[in-house]
Amino acid sequence: MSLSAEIKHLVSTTIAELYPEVDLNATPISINLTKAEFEGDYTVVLFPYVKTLRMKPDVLGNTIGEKLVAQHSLFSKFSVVAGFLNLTIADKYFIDLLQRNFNDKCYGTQALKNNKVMVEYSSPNTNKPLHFGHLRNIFLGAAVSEILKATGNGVVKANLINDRGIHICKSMIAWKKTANGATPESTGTKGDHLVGDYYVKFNELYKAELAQLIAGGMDEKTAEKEAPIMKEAQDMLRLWEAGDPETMQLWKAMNGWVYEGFNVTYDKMGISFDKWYYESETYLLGKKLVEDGLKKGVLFKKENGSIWIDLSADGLDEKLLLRGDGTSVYITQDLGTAKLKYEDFCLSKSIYVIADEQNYHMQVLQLILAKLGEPCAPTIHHLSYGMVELPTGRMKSREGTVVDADDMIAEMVQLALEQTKQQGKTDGFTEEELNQLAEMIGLGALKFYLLRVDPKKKMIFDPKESIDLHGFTATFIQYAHARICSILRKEQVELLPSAAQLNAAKAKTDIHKLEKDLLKHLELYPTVLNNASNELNPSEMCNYCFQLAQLFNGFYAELSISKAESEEAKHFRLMLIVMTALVLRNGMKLMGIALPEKM
RNA sequence: GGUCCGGUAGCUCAGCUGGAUAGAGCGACAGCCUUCUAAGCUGUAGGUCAUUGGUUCGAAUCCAAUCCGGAUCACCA
Repeated sequence: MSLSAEIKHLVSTTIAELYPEVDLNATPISINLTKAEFEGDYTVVLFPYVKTLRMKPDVLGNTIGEKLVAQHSLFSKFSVVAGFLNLTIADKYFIDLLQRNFNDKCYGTQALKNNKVMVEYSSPNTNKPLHFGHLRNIFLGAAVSEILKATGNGVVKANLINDRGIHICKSMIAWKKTANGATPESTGTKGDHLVGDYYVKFNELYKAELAQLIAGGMDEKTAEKEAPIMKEAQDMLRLWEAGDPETMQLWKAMNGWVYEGFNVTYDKMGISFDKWYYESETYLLGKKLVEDGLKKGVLFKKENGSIWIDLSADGLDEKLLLRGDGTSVYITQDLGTAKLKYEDFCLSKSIYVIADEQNYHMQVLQLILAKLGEPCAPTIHHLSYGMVELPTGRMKSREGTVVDADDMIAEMVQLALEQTKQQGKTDGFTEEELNQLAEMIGLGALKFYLLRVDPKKKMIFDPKESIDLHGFTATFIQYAHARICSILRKEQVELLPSAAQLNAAKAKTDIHKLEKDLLKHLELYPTVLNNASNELNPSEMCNYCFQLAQLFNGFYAELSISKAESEEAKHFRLMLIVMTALVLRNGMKLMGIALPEKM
């Protein structure tokens, strides 16, 4: 049980004993961390009970406080200020906490549940390379997966590759027309970038044709439909659906290039998946669901043969599920894929990491599945996140206005390398070690930058301003960790201290305020992890780790460890920083960020 | 127009299951390295928590309305 839960329990019991007339269900105890300017650790708000009991707040507070301190060794003293009962936690609690957990690698993690949660993220199109906006999706999905694992869930990390459709045909057409057989090998270009270049090329050609048609007197709408290159792309899509051998061959080749490129990027970022779905294999799945729905009377057919669902009773519109010619639309595939995922893994929860522009789509998807009576419906959860935009607006691959993911990673690593060299603290490092460190710092900064903000908030990223390595950053946390490791090296502390050291630390009775602040924060880790898991929000963990590093830095500046005032204090502090380093490592690992021992 | 999301310091963001004088980082200014890593620490300046009204002993937090910004509402994906 967490400290605050324990306090809540003890206070509730005490109030119930003293004042049975108080209805604690109607007005539950409210416990907060005591504000820094007052003495104490946790505060009970008394106002809700003052009225019903018709007592003065200070009398009530003193009565409760006296009983608590007399009966429970958890509390060492109390004070009442206005309507607030400030409780001081006995040092022994924190000494025990440290003793129990300082080297527990599983501190805060929860026992394995017997469930399966799928987290689908990344899910790229195969017509262009990954950009900065995709990174937010990828890091979010990966972090949420790790957080769910740490809280005992069986997690399946899934990637649904959008490998078919008009967009890939556009790249294919442009390649056929202009590439002269260029391949990643022949050009020395990373496969995903090569294909992306032809996607941009397609749009250039398309625009030129549009301009010509419009100059010839055609209106814009017609021109968009009549442009020859667009017709070619649509013809190619038909050929693909018919399984035309030549088209399939080119499609496979170009997708293969893209996958090679993606895998390089995923590897670089430390991202992996347990299950890959390909839209080319799933895009026909939803049709049967739609046919069944029609039989059940949940759906209806219009004169032209198209099939719809009426969601107006739910405040939404009529939604098309199957075209008049019997072909699928976007949501048809998603219906089928949702069912497939559910049946593949017996999922208790299916999380979709998808940008908030698709909120409506996801809402409709879930509603339709529910109306069809599909058991997967209640398992679906849309983890919606805000898009990353440039100061000039949205990133658009076809316009070429994107910050490329590979470039961004390379830039951050380069920046980290320069600054590391400038610091001049890595003298004994080999070239290899230096590069590893730069990757840890550069990639860590990037991940943290994208994860530290509440997912639902939109972000604006200015490529002209490089991501900082000071302040609220991964670097700050990495640095605190390196400092701890430096002390531990110097003091030659093994991870498990000797019995003598343990006893020495136990003998310490008085805890300095800075030590206590650190311990109080360490105590919160399991609660924060649990919250981050419930909310699917890694930013809470980012904030927590940053605050912990901040508290450590304050402690470090004020209190010496190797020159502590006594042996007891020294061993106590060594244990304290061992635990701090452990929690920092575990917390940051959830975000895929490693902490160096030296930097 | 309907629905959804956001609006907190110059900038980027915490805080939002109601609690004490609204917190960090960046930027600005002033200090701190013969003592464990200064990628750090300490301090100063900087706020009508978009606006108005309501609920309450108490509102950045809950409710309503308004204003601003964004997303979305295709036989596109």
